[in-house]
Amino acid sequence: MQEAIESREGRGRSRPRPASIRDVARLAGVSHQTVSRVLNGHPSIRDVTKARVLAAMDELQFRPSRAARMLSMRRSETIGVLAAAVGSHYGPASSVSAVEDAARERGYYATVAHLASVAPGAISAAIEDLLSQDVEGIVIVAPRTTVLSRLAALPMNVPIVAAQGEHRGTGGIPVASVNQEAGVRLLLGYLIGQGHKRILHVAGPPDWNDAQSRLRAYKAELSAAGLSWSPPLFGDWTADSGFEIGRALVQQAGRSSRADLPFTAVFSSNDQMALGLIHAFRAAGLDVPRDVSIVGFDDIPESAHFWPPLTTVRQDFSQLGARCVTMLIDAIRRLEDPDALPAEALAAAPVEPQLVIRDSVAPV
Amino acid sequence: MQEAIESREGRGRSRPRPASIRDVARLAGVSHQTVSRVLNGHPSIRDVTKARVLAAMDELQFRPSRAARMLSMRRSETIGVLAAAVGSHYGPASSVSAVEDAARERGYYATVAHLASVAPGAISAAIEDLLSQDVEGIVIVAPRTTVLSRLAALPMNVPIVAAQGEHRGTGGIPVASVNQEAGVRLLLGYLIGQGHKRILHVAGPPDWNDAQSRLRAYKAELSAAGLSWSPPLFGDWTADSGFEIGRALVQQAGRSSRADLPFTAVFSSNDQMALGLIHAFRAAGLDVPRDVSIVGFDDIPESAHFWPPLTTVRQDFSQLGARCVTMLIDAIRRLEDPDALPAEALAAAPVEPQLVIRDSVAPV
DNA sequence: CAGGCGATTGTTACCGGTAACATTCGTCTC
DNA sequence: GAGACGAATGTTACCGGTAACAATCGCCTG
Repeated sequence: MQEAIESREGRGRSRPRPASIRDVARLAGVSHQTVSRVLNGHPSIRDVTKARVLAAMDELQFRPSRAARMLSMRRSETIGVLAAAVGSHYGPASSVSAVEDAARERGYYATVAHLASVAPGAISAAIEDLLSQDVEGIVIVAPRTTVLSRLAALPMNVPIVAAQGEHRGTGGIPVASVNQEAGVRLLLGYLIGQGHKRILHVAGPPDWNDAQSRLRAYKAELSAAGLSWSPPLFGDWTADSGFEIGRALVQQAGRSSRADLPFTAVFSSNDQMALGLIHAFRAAGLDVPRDVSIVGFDDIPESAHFWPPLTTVRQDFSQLGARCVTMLIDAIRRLEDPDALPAEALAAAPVEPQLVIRDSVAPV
Repeated sequence: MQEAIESREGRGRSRPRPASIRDVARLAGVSHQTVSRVLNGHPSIRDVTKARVLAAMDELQFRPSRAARMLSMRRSETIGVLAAAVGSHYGPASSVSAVEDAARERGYYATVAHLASVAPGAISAAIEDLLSQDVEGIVIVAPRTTVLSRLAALPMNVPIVAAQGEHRGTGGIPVASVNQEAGVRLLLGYLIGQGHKRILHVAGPPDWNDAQSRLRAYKAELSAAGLSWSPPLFGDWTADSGFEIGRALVQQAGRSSRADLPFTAVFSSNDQMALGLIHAFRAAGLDVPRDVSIVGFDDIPESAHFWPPLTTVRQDFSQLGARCVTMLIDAIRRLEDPDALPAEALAAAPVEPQLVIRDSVAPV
């Protein structure tokens, strides 16, 4: 026995070839197909047979080869994730993890491609990379209009779903999203309720869908409330950019006294930029919220400990990720069997955000 | 033509089978092996032939099947990443991305398994998941002693490398790391240089390798400087936990005046907890850095905009990730050909961290 | 008791690549 | 001009699973 094993494993040089179902079959005294049946839980297998096969598998430390399964089933059971500039962004990063987890839960593997730039070359390279892994579908995270429109132009024969984007203008790519309008409404409603009338908006980069929705909602809400809105300032989501914008703001207001500021509150498109803004204001001798009120968006785990703790809106990214995966898998199923599911699954209800009131807003 | 394509694609029901190398071969009038050669850049192919094959590939929109390649080469060209509790942790999350990118650069695919808990079951399930994908090696990110020691006990026949852990006590798993001792020395040296003598340490969870190294280095540095150290307080890396600890600290000091505090500075094991500490101190009427100085670790992008901007130490996670991948791939190569590479690659020099001085420390 | 049927198992082919070896052909050498 | 050799290409087998169909067996039905 000892000897047999040693000789099977060879000595040193070449690694032992892992056991295949035929090896198991031989040891169990059945056909390889029977082994395959045991593997897949086929109903018509006698218990004794199954037990023998299982024992053989165990003895040989059998592990099915994914490659072989993929090849013969012509399915990879893998979905791809295209992540744009996830590095320092809390939301997108959370969404990616959520997608990975949700996929695993649904029996799929997930593989992610990071996008360093939005150059057409980089995008198609990333897609190419995913496709070369035979992914059955792709989830786009952190959608920017640039990415989405370029994607729509690419020849693709697998289903695609975007996380957190506009329903319009995505070139027909289905989208799962957190309700941005509702989030903005919550924030602005609160601000207005506290008496604020001149509310500035620091937006995210114009080509990000989220930034666009929030900006649009900002305008719409203020208009609806009979207030006027000022042209937004654009940051790049980082605290650094928020800081720069804040500095420019106080500089251009001249003296750093509350009366000089042409606004009483600023709505930042995410929490990090809000942090930068607060920093800039305070550095200029202004107090938040006494002199300026600030609200953010996302509710990153640190927001509660900003100074002052930030009033913001919470997005449930894991729910978002799960929803994307559901939609994508439905789409994949529909490819196999066109009338398997009602197409209305495409119009998933948006995830609802939640207002988190802390101390960065003062009544006016 | 039109017709031919339509009939090849069928109508509705069954998707067209993607072209294989034999389809390409037929169209180009060569053998499938010749197509394979073109695919792999074999030298002995006439230019005309190659051109014909390429044209055929293009016309059929040929894309090689990864599954088939994996199966026949018996290699997946994939490395796995085991990520523990990456969700809200900046460092681990950055490392994971870095590993993915580095892997891709080196021609490997990467697939990550998230660990929700450190229960033995969860760990082996995650490993099982990776192994079932035929990964050729595994990178462990965010190593905790719990995970590492349990891992060492698991039967595994692929190489493993851990990111950011202790070299000792990892059960022989090779480790790439940022030099934690150096980071702590930088920080503490600076603090001591500013005249601080009573320096408190808020540590990360005791079972995290990083937390352990920093704690150990904290004790060593202070002792070396002839100062005494107090028993550390343990947080869980979150700003929330830093806040709680800070609150307990001021409460137990009684009156909130500088004189009552048994320390003049606190060294937090990461930036988030430092943020929570600052929050707690300020909420108690203490000023940072006038009443207490604080330093963090990591240099997350937001640290520069904390109030006050945080003095901390920067870790280069992308370099760390790249180093892990290099080590892992070397190990994989060594498996194929035992004397391909010198084993000294195992002892990669640690990545050196960098002190970032901002405004959270005042001289005493 | 023949035919039928369901449960259980085996046989053979196939998925789409790569590896190893065979073949063909032109050219160079002696 | 025959043999050698290298370049270019073809043939066949194999990787480790699954699918489709066949075969065997026991028992039920008419």
